[in-house]
Amino acid sequence: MVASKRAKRVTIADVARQAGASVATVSRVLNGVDTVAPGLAERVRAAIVDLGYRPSAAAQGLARGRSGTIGVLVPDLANPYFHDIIKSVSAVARAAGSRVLVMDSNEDPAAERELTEDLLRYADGLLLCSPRMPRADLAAMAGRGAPMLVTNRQVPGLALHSITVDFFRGVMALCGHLARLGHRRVVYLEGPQRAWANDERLRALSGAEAFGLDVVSLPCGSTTDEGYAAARAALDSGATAVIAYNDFVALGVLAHFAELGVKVPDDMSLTGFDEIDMARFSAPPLTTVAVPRDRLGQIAGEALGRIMSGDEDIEPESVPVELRVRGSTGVIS
Amino acid sequence: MVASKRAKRVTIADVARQAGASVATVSRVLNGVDTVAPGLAERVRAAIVDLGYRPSAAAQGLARGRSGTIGVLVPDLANPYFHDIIKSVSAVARAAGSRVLVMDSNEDPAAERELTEDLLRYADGLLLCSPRMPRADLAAMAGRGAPMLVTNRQVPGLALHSITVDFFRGVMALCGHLARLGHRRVVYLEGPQRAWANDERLRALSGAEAFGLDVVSLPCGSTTDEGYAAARAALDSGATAVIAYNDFVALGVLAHFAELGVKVPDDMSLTGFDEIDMARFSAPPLTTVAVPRDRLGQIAGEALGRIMSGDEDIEPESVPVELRVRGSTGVIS
DNA sequence: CTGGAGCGAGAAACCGGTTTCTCACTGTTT
DNA sequence: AAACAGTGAGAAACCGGTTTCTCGCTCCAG
Repeated sequence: MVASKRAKRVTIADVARQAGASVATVSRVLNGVDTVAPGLAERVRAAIVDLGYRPSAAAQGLARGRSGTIGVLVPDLANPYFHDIIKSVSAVARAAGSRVLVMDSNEDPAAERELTEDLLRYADGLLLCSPRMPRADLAAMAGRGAPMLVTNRQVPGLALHSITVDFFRGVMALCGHLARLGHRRVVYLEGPQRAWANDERLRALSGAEAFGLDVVSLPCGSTTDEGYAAARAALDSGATAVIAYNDFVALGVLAHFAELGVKVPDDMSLTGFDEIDMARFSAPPLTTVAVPRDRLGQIAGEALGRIMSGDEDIEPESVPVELRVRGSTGVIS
Repeated sequence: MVASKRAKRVTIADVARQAGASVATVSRVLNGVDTVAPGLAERVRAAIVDLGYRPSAAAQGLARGRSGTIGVLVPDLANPYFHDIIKSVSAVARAAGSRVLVMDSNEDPAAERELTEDLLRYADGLLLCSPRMPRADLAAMAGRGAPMLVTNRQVPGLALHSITVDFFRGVMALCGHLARLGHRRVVYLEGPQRAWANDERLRALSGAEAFGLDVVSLPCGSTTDEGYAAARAALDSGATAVIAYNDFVALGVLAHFAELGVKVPDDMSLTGFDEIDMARFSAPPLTTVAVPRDRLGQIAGEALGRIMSGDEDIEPESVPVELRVRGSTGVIS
């Protein structure tokens, strides 16, 4: 034939016709209902293969009342922090016969709300990772009654399921570590303004005087570039140790320090947070706080699964972190 | 009320009833058809807001015959190589009123095929990024007749739309650069076995003798860990320069070299590939090849859009790369 | 031999939208 | 004043599945 005709979709009716069965029977075979005679089932299967039939996701979704999709919204896909979470959630979802629809809000709180609304139309359940949207928006979303779980954000007085990381303790551990090394004055390089993770770090640091630490905060960000840019100011602060918002920032600081001839940890101690892969490979390797991201993802995925099956009794969980002491921190010289 | 009854979904019929209109009219208002009297339209809009109505994605997808979703399959979400691609494609898709369904095959060719089949049921179009699946599988997928675009893989004799990166020229540029610096013997740390990107690098390197270079290859991988592990073998190869599969591998090598007291570039030159952010911040910064990933994503997104609207005449494109000379390469001492 | 239980499989209702078809009503033309 | 084109809006068909309902048939007990 000259022009292959615009291949019309193969439907369940086509399969039924070819197999000499009804659509109901084809549906039964497809869904593993065992009340179909072996011979008929075989004919149906043959027809399916023969025609290359694949059920329409939309039609199935409509008929079944659920799409088999769970949505995951992250502020930044480029942040490895979320990769392990996405991978774990995907694994859990896959085991439950669902797939994961990942979206990226680009750190934009407005887009975040919009995407959340959109995802709610597509997905059976929703996982909001580290949402930056204002409390009111979050409240509105939670009020929609859809199965939804939030990670790394707690909103007092709002009934939403959440799984968080114990950033507070992580920062405390860092403070204790630095205090033990004899540091007295430290500088904190702040993360994104709207991030709960940043709020928690600040909250913990506000109690650092208990360790005999004097903490000053500088605005910074969450990327290597921003760390690099903030390094000089950190140096000028007169502190003997830098607590970076995360490992990326720390690596940026480290790079700039190297250029400036500042020796780590002899001249200045430096800590990160999250324990990304690269943290082990810098010179010196970073003292940081390990966040069990895959565990977080797994817990979140399972909790969301329970929420979707109607279990309202999910208790908020806070996963523990672990201090990793490496070469970037030392006694003051 | 004591128990809020399991909130049934608000449907278009509910809106119609409340507004005193027909479902057809509600649909018209929703889709901006302007043949509705202003007063009626206003009542409908009020009812929509009042009831908090959101159209079901499944029903819309079924009725419209398309889901408004495009699928993107990547081998590894944790690889920043794909972030910019995903972001660009998302942007293009969003501008066209679609959303992006991202999936991760975990570098598993079998899962890749399975996920591709699955995505085809959900999405209007499909972008396969750097697929590792065997030629036969790829042929089968292409044969399904769905709008589909492949990046970073060319399969001779197979009719599939593809956008590739000119790895070949990139490697040539590296070879020329190293040759000019006086290197004669270089070692290549190979990437993943099934990756076309690796094949292309090998193909380019097989012509490196034209530059007077003697190239030996060692199996390695694509991660920092694997680079770290391969560093010693690279050292023992007797080469004066290491061409790493990508920047991650190079950073791993660099870290191990630092531990071993091998000076870069004095004792050994080192190159990466891709230009990830971190490449600028290592000590010394990496000589690498910049791949315009966002551009690749943009081109891919637009091409896929054209394919989806029935344009069969997409010519394969190869985006150019650019050599970035930094401190990790130098003349042999 | 007959009434009823059990079971396989088709007909049809249904999921929630979009879109075509049809019609009542308006205003214009001769 | 009658015929007609134009327009707004409802009824109904349709998208492609799942699931309930129903029915005919077989098998077994009474």
